[in-house]
Amino acid sequence: METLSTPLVSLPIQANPEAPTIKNNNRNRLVLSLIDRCISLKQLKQVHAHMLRTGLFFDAYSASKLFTASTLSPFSSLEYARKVFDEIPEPNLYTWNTLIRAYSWSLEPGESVKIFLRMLCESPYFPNKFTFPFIIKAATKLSRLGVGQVFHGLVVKSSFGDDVFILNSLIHFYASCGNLDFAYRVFVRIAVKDVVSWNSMISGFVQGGCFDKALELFREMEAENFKPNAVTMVGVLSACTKMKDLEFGRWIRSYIEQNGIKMDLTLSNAMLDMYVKCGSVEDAKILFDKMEEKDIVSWTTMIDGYAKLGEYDVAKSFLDAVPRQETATWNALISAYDQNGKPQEALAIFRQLQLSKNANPDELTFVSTLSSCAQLGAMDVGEWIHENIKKQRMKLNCHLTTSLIDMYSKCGNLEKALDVFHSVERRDVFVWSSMIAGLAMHGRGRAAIDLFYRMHEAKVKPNAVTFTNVLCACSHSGLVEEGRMFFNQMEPVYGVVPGVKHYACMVDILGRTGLLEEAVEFIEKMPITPSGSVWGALLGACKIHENVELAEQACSQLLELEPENDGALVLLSNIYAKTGKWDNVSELRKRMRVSGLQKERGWSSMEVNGTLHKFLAADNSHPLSKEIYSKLDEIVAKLKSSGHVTNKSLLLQLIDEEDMKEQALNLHSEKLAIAFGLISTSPSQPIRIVKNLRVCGDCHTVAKLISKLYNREILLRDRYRFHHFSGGNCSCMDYW
DNA sequence: CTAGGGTTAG
Repeated sequence: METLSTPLVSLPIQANPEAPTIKNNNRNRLVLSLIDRCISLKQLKQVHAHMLRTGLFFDAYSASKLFTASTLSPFSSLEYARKVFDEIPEPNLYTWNTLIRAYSWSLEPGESVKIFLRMLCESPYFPNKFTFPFIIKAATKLSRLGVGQVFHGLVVKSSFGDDVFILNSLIHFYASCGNLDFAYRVFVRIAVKDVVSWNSMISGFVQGGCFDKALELFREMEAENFKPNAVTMVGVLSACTKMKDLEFGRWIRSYIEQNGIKMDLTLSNAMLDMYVKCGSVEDAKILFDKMEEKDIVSWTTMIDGYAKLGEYDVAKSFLDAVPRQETATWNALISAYDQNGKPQEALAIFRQLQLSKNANPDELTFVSTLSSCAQLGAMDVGEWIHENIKKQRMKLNCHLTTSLIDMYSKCGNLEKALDVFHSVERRDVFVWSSMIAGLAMHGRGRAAIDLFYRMHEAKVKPNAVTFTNVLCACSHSGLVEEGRMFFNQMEPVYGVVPGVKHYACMVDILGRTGLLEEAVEFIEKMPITPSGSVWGALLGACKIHENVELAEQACSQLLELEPENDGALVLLSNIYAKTGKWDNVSELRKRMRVSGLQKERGWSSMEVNGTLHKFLAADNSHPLSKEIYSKLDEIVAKLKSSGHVTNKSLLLQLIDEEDMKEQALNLHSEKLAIAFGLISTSPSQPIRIVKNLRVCGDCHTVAKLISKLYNREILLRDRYRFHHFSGGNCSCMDYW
């Protein structure tokens, strides 16, 4: 092949009138044909330079050909394309369109719109039928309803109102902005619909969650004798997937066969996904084995399918078998572990990914692994991931920001969470909400509320999650009035209909302060059926305020909804113990023993230099067990001499945090962890502990005293919130 | 020489 490094013969800039025209000139044709054969930006630039030298670049057709190549070739950059464009003296309409298209595909679709406006101002051209699909695509990517509507108006005014290509892009635009109504209006007004019109509308309905409407349209399409194609079937299948209707999915399979629709790769993948999501990995496996062509999506779908079933070995074997391991396949396994409560396994896979040479972690990997760190309270690992993100110069999008804030908050480092929050430019509703949640779990209710107002000032609309977090903040800080106010304002002021979680929060807020009657009234007035969590909140309040009668009612309501909820009976028996009703306690215990009810075992964990140490109650499996217990003895002695008396009534309770047989309060897992923390970390470091259940009263008191006696900050995360112990006090102000 | 619709992971 010709190489471009050998200089081509230069041409005179102005050909004389008798000479062949630029286009017909053989040498010029050769130069233009070289454009398509460039395999690197360097080569393209050489052709560009040559064309400038010979003057060929100043021929509109030739320049646009070079320009098109610069926008389309995989090695090129938009930056370069833009420079080429700016050199073209008088770009023609084709060239303008090409630039608009290039940006509509890019990460900055907004540029498309800007260039379109520039074209209107600077060029003598009007948009043609090709221009509109490009700018509508840009509006779609921007998800800006208003922008698209302006274009729609222009379409009508420029009398392109019956161009099916343009109208189809408008259907897609309106549907992806969530405005199915407008999309449908465009659809019905198309005089001569083609298959793309139907497909756009069907998949629009599916994406908008209107599965029935999508299927109805599919039937209508059939009734009008329109032949569906593979894309139609992908839409119908994805509706079926969302409805989890395996029978219907199987019907679609036979429909496809009967109608001779070709199962292309995407359709096969959609079918795989349908089988997996509708609960038949078996069918998926059969199809997968039959597929001649497979891509990353096929493999990922299978990995995800097995991992979600808990068949991690099979999932792992699929991961190992992927011909070209890409990040997405790893992510499928990592996120499956993370979401199924196996954060340590997720991090183990992450470590393997880092060692593998075939793939690099991406944004999604980080989101999943940060969530695992948050679950575990593994801050060293989390920080290390944060460093990795920085090293890769990865830009923090809102998703990643949210994950980082969540990780730092749940690992007890609220300051770092705030640092991340303040450092980013873009904050969507999830970023704000996660920061509010972080402040809430650390007992900084006022700050959480302040942040809510700042979010409002920033014109970010709160959603249901935001309100759950705000109400949580009120609950953790005992802000009854504020809680009531937010709850009452939710719907009328912010347009968020209270869900069952919000009701549960309110019951918690009222109940905790002792407003038990009001809480009961509140439950009775609920317009939706109270869930277990609502009764659970009431039961918890009954424990604090020692209301046996109400506790019994709440407990039976709770067990009716959630018969397997062991915590309810444990809580009730503790209320009996606290109020001295020992007969009831033993009766309950018997009942629990008979039904084989076992409570979750309590554990506490602590991370030291990236390694997680986990303790059960009375645990002596740790290598440093001896040292830990002698430290514990020292602590007990110190506490005694400082006047601390173990609350005997607590000893007799069936402590909900620990196993029945291990009632010895001094052997609670959090105490072991604290003792371990004292001997394994430097005095300047806070001791960070994560506990799976709620901290018990005695441990809470002891932790406060230790923080004073040893002058140590202790950060304990329990099931509900954080406790910052320092100088003999706790951030929860004993309100938890 | 340019155009519209589709599958996975949070």
